[in-house]
Amino acid sequence: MTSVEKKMPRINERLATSGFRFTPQREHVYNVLLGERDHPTAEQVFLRAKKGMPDISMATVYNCLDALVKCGLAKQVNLDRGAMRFCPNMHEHCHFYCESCGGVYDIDLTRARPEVPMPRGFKATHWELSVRGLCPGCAMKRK
Amino acid sequence: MTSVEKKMPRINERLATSGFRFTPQREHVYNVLLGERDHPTAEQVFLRAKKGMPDISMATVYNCLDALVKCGLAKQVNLDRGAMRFCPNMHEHCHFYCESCGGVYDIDLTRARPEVPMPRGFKATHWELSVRGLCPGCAMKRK
DNA sequence: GTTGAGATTTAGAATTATTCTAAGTATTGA
DNA sequence: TCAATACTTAGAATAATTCTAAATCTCAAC
Repeated sequence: MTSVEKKMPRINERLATSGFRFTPQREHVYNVLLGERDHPTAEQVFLRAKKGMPDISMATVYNCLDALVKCGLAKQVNLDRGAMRFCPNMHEHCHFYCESCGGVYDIDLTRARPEVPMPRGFKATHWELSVRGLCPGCAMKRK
Repeated sequence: MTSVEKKMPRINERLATSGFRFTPQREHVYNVLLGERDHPTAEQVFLRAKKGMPDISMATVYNCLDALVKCGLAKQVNLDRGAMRFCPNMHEHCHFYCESCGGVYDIDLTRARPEVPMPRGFKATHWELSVRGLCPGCAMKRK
């Protein structure tokens, strides 16, 4: 069993349980997401995906990302005005957006779950916390 | 002094301190925002603004909203994939997004400020919490 | 009050991000 | 094997926002 096959059952089954097929394109797009965890846009995923699969199309990248999000293997992240970004980290975490370089970083939420009392009648299903500021690199330069 | 003039010093000075001029269009767009606090998109603001100022253009609405955001009189809110929304509530609060009707509601953050320890080197300047789920109206219907 | 510099408004063009469409291809189950 | 359906592809269409250039306005200096 190769290293690729070892992790495949996860994506394979995940897709199947949401009614999606497991295709080479979806596998490839997922690997691209896992490969560089910098919260790329669909455009960036497309450019990276073309390296290993030159004939893949933009429409397919959107389709694959959509399938990955719907079956719980990736999250959509939108922090700035620009394009949607994608994140394969499904652990509980929040995002740090650097206002200087535009970079997005995962911040672990080990304990601190934001506890906000909801007004009467609201049924909250999930929370999303984002933090803005300067990343270590940019904070250093500003000093 | 009319009721309009009474609140004007605020927007007037706010614009000025950020280097913007106080114009009839900016005043009008601000009043549109204050008039219906449902987090409208630029498009919706445009449609509402045209009622009292038929010749205002979309470009001006974008310009006004941008000025209001930059001088601290409004916030940009982006929760769904669609267009940016605008919010004139500058008190500390978070947003509730109803996944059924798409409505956005302000939720007061009286005490609960999300406390998240930042990793070494990150300089956080501000936080943004959003909650998703069902608003009272939609939760009722689902029962 | 003129005048000139710079800000603002306007309509429309351009750009960007995303979704849709239609045709071809692949996969699945009967 | 065959039909139904899912998937991929290129390109068109749409939606949201930004840009451009010309006209207008405002302010301050003269």
